[in-house]
Amino acid sequence: MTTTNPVRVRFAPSPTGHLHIGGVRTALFNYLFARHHKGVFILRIEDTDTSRSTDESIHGILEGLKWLGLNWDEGPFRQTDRLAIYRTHIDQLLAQGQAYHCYCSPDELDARRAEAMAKKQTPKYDGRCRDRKTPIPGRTPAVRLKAPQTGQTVVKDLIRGDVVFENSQLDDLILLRSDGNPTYNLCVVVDDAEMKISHVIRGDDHLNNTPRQLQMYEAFGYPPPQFAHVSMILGPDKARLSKRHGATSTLVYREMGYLPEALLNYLARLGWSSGDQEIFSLHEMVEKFSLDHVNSSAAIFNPDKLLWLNSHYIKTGDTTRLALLLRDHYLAEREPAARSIPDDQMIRIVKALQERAKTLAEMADLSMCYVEEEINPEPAAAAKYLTPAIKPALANLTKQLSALPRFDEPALPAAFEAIIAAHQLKMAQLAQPVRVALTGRTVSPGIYEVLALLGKERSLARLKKALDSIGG
RNA sequence: GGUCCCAUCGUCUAGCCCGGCCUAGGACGCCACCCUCUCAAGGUGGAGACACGGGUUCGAAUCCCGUUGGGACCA
Repeated sequence: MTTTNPVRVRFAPSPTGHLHIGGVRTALFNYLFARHHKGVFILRIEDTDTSRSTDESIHGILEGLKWLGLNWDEGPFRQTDRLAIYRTHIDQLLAQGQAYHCYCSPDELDARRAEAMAKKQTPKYDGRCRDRKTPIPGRTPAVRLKAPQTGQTVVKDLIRGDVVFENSQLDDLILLRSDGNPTYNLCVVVDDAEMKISHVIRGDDHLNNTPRQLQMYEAFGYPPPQFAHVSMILGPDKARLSKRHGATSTLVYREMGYLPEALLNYLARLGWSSGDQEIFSLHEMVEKFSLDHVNSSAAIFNPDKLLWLNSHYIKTGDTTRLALLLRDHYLAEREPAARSIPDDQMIRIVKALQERAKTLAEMADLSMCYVEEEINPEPAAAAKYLTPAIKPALANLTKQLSALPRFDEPALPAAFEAIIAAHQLKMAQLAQPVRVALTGRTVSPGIYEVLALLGKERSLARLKKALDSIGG
């Protein structure tokens, strides 16, 4: 890249809903580009659509970005704080004769567009107010850009190459609605120019707006930024990712027990690559990120791969950090008393479970039997394994275990070996009943690990309770 | 409907710009086997793609054209 100007990029979400997965990827690419080039990452809230924008959404966006660690350097700016600036710019164009009042109502325009489409013509504004000299009484006009009608406008896109638009196909864009609100396109151009944005990295859905925006830069006399349009994220049905495809809200992924680094890693690899590498720390992404390797085709969101990445980060994550997250967020929500579990016990639980749980929410489920004082075995598991046939061996084992001076992992196998030898059992025939007695389930970490985790007292209590339940 | 974008295993992708090293590589998922006290994890192996049709060329996944399919935008 031969840019001599400092790199300044922005993420500019509309606060009309939660922070969407697709939005996060756009934010991430901007963030990575900024950090890679030692530039500035700006957050701007595009809230001019006051009927749909909410403060709740803004909070959600900020919280989501913070959770992911996508820290911004300037902002958040809000477009509703900048209305006067847009007004000034519109007035400037009006004064220069590069914009004009249009008295057509939205209804009329809709009707004409429908008619054009029915007649298979380009549904383009017909320019009937373009040279109007006098106002129409009783009507509040909108303001339109007087765009060039001949020639071409070329978007030099960093991802897609040159995209050529015939000016004759582009109509005169509305800058100010008749209700007094500036339009998206106007605000974006004014803000990007005023904020000295060097690279606009945004969704593919804005590619068609870009030539019109370029015309506005021209009209204002601003140098345009460089553009990079990233393709959309699609659902499994290849339609644009939306709520009906399941979770699309970033914060919901946090609730489901995903780690920020997993989500970031997944989203980075969706559309961007660096050879065959799959696992990237945020630091590595910053180091290696380049728009050159951003794919131009749309990508389908694949929850399985995200889940795999999450399990990878759980397996390899720092156990102390995971332990505190697990206890204070996911466990505390289920069982408030969990807050008082000592750190070192939490760390042991994490170590036992981190190769088995793909999310922290799942880990919370799996850890409940080590958190609660007493458990009730699943009926099916108890029926299958806590049988009269195994009772003698189980009773014998309990006796042996209770006699153990030490109750740590190295001390336990000898007791098991003695019992299976004495009762002519296979290890599985003894371990499974013990597992059910201790955890209530047929699935758990290694049996010695479980015993050590529960400690002597709770282990023996659960074994005795199981023994009693068998009867006879 | 117009305009614009896109097209390699089911999915994410490498390769494409600068044709031959591609009998197309990796990852997720799937299947099998190994390991094993259960479940995972881990290990080994397997099935699986250049949308189609023309061209250019000694040679095309790679360049060109068309078709088909998908997507986006049009206060």
